Amino acid sequence: MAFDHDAKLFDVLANGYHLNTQLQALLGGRPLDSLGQQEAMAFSQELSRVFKVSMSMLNSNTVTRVRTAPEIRTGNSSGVIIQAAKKDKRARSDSGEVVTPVKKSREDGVTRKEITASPYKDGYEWRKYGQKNIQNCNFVRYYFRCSRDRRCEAKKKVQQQDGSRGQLSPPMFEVTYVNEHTCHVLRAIANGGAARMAASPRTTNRPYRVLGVVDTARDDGGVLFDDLSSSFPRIGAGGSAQENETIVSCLADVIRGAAPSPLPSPWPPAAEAGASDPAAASSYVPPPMQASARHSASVGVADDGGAMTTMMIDDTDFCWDPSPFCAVGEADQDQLMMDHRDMHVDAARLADTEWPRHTSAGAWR
DNA sequence: GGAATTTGACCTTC
DNA sequence: GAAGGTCAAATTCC
Repeated sequence: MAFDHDAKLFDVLANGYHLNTQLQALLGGRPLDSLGQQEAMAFSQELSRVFKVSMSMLNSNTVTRVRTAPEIRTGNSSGVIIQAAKKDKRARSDSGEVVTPVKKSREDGVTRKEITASPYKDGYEWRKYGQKNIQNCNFVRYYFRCSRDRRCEAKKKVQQQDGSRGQLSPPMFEVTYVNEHTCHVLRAIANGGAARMAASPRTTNRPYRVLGVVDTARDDGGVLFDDLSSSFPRIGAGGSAQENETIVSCLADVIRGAAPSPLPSPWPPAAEAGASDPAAASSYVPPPMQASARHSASVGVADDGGAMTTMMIDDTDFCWDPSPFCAVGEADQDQLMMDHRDMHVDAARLADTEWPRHTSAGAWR
């Protein structure tokens, strides 16, 4: 996987080198007329895109994802046992016996570890239920569980890493996710949408997948990248909906050669801003959108000369208005619009999560 | 007043 | 018995 990523990055940079060679040839040949200036500008813009895409690809490698356990659930899940009465303030049965849920193993279910400087940007709502001083660690460990649905078994632990409070580098956190989210399934069932989800399986982690980027202005058909999910692990391999959406949007901007557009999604800047100003985050209103019933769609980006660069996206259920590339399926439109709206509301709520914050005195509390 | 967080006590595992 | 994980009453916040 890493090799594949490096190979694609090399291809992008090689393309940039080739473009620069052509630009040098153009500039070194003859005095530029208006047509030559346009060509030079086109090369320059293409080079900018190469740099931006390369930086994006490098940036996508900053997060390490490690699956620490095979997808095998362990532990007894059969229910409760009745123990001899001890001094315990916890719930008792009608007969007075102490009823204690059977503890599962320490890491029951699937776990996933992630080293990140922003442990709160994962697209889910979490409720803190405990914290613990850990031996040989300078920082306490925080325990969270999914607050979207009480029945959802997803949990996460957040542990700031020792030595990550340097002056120059941001604090790094190890986030351990335990159990998969079931809240979206529960919600779908509650909404009567089980059939729809079965017909179009989609997890909240992966609403769509970038299949590739095609530059139709190129003579060779212009495939710049294919299957970016391998090049951008966070797109295809479990990144949050907000992250994915932002990456797709930024890529569209990169391809268009423009500066990144202001927040199609609240991630990441709004989440950061929301930590200090939750009101601003919660007041964010998504722009109008169109829903698509297709399972694949394209985000088209027109270049100056009318050439078209197209980002191929799989499993895309929606896109932003006024893109003409989304066919609107009326059947699912209402539900999809609700889903999309929920996504933004969720992100805004996420910004309210209480996390250790950096004070002006340079300390964390 | 309800929801979220804090925190000490308790439970399980090693 | 130590350490990590969870519970739930008390407290705080909105």
